[in-house]
Amino acid sequence: MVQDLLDKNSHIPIYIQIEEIIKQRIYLEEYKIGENIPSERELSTQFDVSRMTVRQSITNLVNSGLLYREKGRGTYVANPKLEQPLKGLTSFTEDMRARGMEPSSKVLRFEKIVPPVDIARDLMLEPSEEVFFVVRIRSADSKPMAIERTYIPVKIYPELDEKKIMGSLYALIEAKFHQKIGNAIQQMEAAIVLKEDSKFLQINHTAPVLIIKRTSYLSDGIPFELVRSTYRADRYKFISEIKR
Amino acid sequence: MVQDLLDKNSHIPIYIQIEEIIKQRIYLEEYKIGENIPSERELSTQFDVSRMTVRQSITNLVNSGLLYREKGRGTYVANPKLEQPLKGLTSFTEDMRARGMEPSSKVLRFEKIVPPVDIARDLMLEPSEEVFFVVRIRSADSKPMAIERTYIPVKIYPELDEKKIMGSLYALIEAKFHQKIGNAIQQMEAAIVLKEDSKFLQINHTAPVLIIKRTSYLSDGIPFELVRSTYRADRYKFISEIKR
DNA sequence: GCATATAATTGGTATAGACAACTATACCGA
DNA sequence: TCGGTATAGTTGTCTATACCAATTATATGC
Repeated sequence: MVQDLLDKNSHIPIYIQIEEIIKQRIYLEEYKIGENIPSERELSTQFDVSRMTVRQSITNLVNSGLLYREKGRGTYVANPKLEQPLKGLTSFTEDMRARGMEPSSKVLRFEKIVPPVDIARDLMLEPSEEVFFVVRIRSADSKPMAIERTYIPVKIYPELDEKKIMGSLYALIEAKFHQKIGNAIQQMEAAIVLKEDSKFLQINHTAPVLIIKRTSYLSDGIPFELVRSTYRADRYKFISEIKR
Repeated sequence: MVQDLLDKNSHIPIYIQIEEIIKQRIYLEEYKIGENIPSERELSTQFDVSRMTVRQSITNLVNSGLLYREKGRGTYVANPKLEQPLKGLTSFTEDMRARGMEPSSKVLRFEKIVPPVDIARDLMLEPSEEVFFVVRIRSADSKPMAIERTYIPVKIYPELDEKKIMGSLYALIEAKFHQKIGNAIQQMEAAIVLKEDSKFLQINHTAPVLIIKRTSYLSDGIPFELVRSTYRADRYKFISEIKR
């Protein structure tokens, strides 16, 4: 019995504590890559919890790709991926920091407008409803990386101003609605840079760019933000993970 | 009691049957968008199963984004997204059909080679290990859409030949190993087309292209395929979903 | 009429046990 | 040697129950 590792009176659920312990054991190579970890029944006696609780922990680790199960055989430690993609929704700031660069930002425009029809449709707005329109130059290590155009429905966050936009919009939104931020749909395409953008990005006016259009939704499916970013192709690759 | 909807002696697990029924009820607008579905306890008496079984169904539907839960309040039907991205790993064939176009393909090269070092590293191969190297022109509605270069370790599928590659590689692999195919890591970038590719894609030699490099893994984390695709930027957008 | 306490309802966590489906191994008999 | 069978161990599914935590509805008191 090694159940001293668990604090059953903690406010942290037991199944989360067990997840952490298993991750730790994989990291310490107590459980080796390609080999099987102890069976669910054995772990449940080790931790002195029910098998279903252990199952919940393992299910989460399987969903995150760290383990995989084979019926009738056991549960195994998966091979780690070479390059870990960014998980889930991240801001430009987080993205650049994860790449080891120092992000900075400059607001070119901040105003209230009636959006083009295609933007209004994507944000599920009536044609006359207003949005905040923000244009920013995004730099990494003081060199321009992207130009970013953001549309946020005024009705979602009427108090928004040029100062608030500097911080984390996601945190603001999550605090205002008690809902969490759900998911996003992203469109990616290649193009030649627009002439007006080329001078801000400091690239030739025939240079290629990666255009990413992202619509973000609250967990009830209401869209709250549309961002259209134009990245310098010579400085930016987008990395993502696809699950089957 | 409406439990006649369930076949408890079916080989299909009950929680999957319940998932299907709930999806059906959402589609029939018996459960409306934004409104709450019956509580877990009520559903468990409706179907005459335990609450934990209903919970398993609902958990899966929450993970797929169809429902969302709020503690103390209930479980709600989420807003559907405007454009559904392709779920999970898909082949060029599936991708094009989903876009309403008819895919075709032409093999330009099929040979066994020792891969460049960067490819070998991505596929976790020793420097001298061989791979199958396949170059294909991928067309949609008879117009060239992309040029695709695929690397498959010989040791993964030694019997591979030019005929087998025409069908579904994924199905072949899943049959050979009893493992399922796991996930993939994808890199996306914009560039100007290579001169040698421009004539196959029938575009100007200064045209932009979208380059997608994808490494696919078995569920134990072993890579089995690396594909580098060059898409015409004027004909192709990549759409994906990001979960928080 | 309005605040405040209380009860009821909801999803979140956890238990203990049962049987099914599948895999690997050992064993036996032809 | 080959092939079937028994057995033990694994994950997969499902039940019935219990208590906790967050929210909402209701009753109570001023």
